[in-house]
Amino acid sequence: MSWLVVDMLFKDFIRICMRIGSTSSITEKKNIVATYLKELERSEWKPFILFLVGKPIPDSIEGGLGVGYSTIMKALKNPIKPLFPSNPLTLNDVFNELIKIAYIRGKDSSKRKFEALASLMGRMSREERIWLSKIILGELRIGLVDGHLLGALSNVLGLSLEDIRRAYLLRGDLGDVVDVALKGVEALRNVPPRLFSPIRPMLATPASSIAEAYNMIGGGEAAVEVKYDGARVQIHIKNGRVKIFSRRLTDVTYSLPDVVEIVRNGVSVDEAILEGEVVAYERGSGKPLPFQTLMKRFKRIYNIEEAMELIPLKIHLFEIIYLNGKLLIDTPYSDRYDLLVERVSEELLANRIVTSNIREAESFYKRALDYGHEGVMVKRLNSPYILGVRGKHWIKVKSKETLDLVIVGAEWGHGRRSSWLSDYYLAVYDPNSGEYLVVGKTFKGLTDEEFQYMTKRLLELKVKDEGFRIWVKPEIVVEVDFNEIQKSPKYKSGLALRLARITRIREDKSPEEAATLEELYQLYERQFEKKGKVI
DNA sequence: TTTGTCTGCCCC
DNA sequence: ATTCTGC
DNA sequence: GCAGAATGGGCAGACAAA
Repeated sequence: MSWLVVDMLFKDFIRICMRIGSTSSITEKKNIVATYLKELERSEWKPFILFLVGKPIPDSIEGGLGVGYSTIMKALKNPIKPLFPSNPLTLNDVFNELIKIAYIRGKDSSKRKFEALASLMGRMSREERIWLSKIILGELRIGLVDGHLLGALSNVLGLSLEDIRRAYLLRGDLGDVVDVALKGVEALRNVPPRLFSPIRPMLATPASSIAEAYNMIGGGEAAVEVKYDGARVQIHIKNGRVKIFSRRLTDVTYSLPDVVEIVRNGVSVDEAILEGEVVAYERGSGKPLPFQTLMKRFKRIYNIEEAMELIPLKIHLFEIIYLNGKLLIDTPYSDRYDLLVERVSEELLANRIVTSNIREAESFYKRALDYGHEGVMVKRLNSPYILGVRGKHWIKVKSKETLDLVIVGAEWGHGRRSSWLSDYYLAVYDPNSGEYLVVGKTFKGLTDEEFQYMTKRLLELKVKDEGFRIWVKPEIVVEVDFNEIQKSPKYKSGLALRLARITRIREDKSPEEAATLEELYQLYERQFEKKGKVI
């Protein structure tokens, strides 16, 4: 029988991608995937599924592929042709080569990774090279995500979607789920509960005011919780052993021994999965330190002791998802919170109130901002913990600031924005020198129509063309929202805006009326009334 | 040794 | 992370 | 109402190049 089976060729896989990309119906996409899964050897399932969602290798390979945009561009330009013509590449050929590339480490690894990639590309047609690049960059853009693949898997294997979904949410890795699902229903159901394997976190939806947030959750009583400007973490505990995962499920335990210690001392459970926000605080003043200072701690593996001294951390817990063998995702939030409070010492909990009074919620929000925090979360009391989904149970309200800035340059967009200038350099005015100094870039806030208009106007103002980027006469003023001013190692102005987005085009303002460098510096300094100094 | 470039399912 | 758009 | 696309600043680490 097996001599009749032909391994799938990479070029045929590309055809399938194109078919999936050209239909907008999700059902149809799933059907196509299911059809091919049935025809494939089991050994091909993993590459097939991973490639379809734009993953070149399984997440479980630590350190990732180590190939990005630069290396790909170089390899695309300089493919290394094989000495002898070789057979067309199969899906598994490509997958195995990519895994080999991932395991290239140490001295000259950049060069060796490049050579391996260029050799692989040398065996490919132009089309295959392009699609391989898309897979590596995770930019297939055929409208398939992990969730769709789960549906197709369930369909083909005759396993319930619920079982598959549960395993996925608890594993957090599609490749793992394929492996487990292939072992059958028993293996699938036995995946959880398992500690030290992170699960996909529940996400929040933004709102622009407390009133709007209350509206979105349907009114009534809600928890209003401080939203700290830190990094979200998931903490797994079993009999004193602690592991900490980041929001994207990276294991960050090693960098955070102080947080581990805080958890050991402040949490009394045998087994649990908790969630919270890790925040840096200034010693002495107790003010929260800026996010960029926290990041100096986050993925550090050298000089940790020293960094701990300089940048002390705290944890603010707000969730318990698992307790002593029981998953709590279907337990209502208020009950979960009770379980959390019973087991955690008070100073480790995120500050919160429960109220149906919007005035009271607003004043709590204001107080949170006064203490230098980012905002609040408004949470529906009876909501389950919905894994990996941005729903309307958790609403975030964050503070923002606004400035008028001048566009001094722009870059051509990609994909659906490829015919527009879609990424703009924003500058402040310096009356002393007459110069406009860049303080950030943004591609957010304009509608398609506005992009078209802006492209036309910017081209009229062009003073220098660098191909992918143009520089323009400073003339167009835009109103820009942003969350924070950061110290910049990149821009000459020394400052950069965090999360800048355009809110409107100020046709009524001249560039000299835009914000000045001095104003921006004053705003920057003012941030330290509430926050600790950048280290 | 120092400085620069690239990468990261990075963090936000 | 935020925003707009297509389904 | 949701998912997808298009992209921001800055950080540490791993190598490469000067």
